Amino acid sequence: MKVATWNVNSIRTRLNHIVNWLQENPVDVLCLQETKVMDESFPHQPFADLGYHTYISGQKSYNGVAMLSREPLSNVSTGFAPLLGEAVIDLDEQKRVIAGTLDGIRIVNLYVPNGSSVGSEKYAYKLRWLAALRDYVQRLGDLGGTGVEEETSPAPPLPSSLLLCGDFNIALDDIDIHDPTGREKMVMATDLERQALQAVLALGFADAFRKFTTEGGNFSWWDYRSAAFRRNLGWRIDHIYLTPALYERAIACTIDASPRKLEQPSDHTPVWVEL
DNA sequence: ATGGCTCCCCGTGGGAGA
Repeated sequence: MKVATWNVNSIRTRLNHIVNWLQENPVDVLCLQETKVMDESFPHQPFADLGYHTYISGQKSYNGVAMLSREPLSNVSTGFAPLLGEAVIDLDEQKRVIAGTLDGIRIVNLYVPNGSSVGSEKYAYKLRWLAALRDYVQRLGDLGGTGVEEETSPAPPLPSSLLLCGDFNIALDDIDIHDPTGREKMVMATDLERQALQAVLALGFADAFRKFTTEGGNFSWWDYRSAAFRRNLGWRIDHIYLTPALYERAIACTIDASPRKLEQPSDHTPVWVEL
C-alpha cells in the first residue's frame, strides 16, 4: 500500500498538477492539505475519473483537508470532536483533520497550524492545537485505531496500526532546515513546538522518512521567495509517522520534489510511504 | 528588511502562509 501526503496550496489552482501526479504515481491514498475550497465546490469529478473516492473537510479561503482513495475508506471522521467532544470544539472551526481506515490502518491526515510568529496569538493556538492532537491520538490508540466510539466487537490487539501524515509545520531536527541558525526564534523550529510534537510521537510513532534516509538536505517545502527552491533553501515539515508494526513493514519513503519544478507550483511537494 | 512570492476574496489592497 502506498500513502502520500501533499500540501497543495489551493486544490483548484493545483488541479492539473495533482491529476498529472496521480497518473504518474497511482498511490492508494493521497492526503491533501490547504485545499482552500468549500465542500460544495470541491472538484470531485477529475479524481473520480482516475478511480478515486474523495473525502473532504473544507472551508472558504483557508485550510481544508481531503483524502483521495482508490478503495473506499471506512469510518471517515473530521475534526477532533468525534474523539475529544466539546472540550476543544472551537479548534474544529478550522478544517485541519480528517481520518479514515483502509485495510486495518487508521490514516490521519493533518494540517497543523502555521503559528505565524513566535509569541503571537497564532503561535499559542498552534501549541494548544498540538496538545489537543496528542489527546486525540492517545484516544485513537485506546480505541484500537478504529476511530469508532462504540466498542461492539473485541478491540484489536495493540499497538494499533496508525499512520499520521500531513503538513506538520514543524522541523523536528536541525538537519531538516537548510540553515538552522537562530532557529529558537523561528516559527516551525522552536523548542516548544518540537516538544509539543514529540509528545504526540512519544505515544509510539517513528518517522517513516528517517528509516531510509539519515542525511540532511532533504526538504518538502521551499519558500516561494528568493528562488529558494533553485537554491534548495528548504525545510522538511511534511511528515509520515507510523506505529511500530507499520514502521517495520515500511519498504520505502520518498520526497518527490518534481512537482515543485513545474510552472505555478505549490510551495510543498509530495511525500509518500510504501507499506 | 514592514523586504523577497503566492494564495484567497464581492478583492482592486490586505491577510495569511511558512
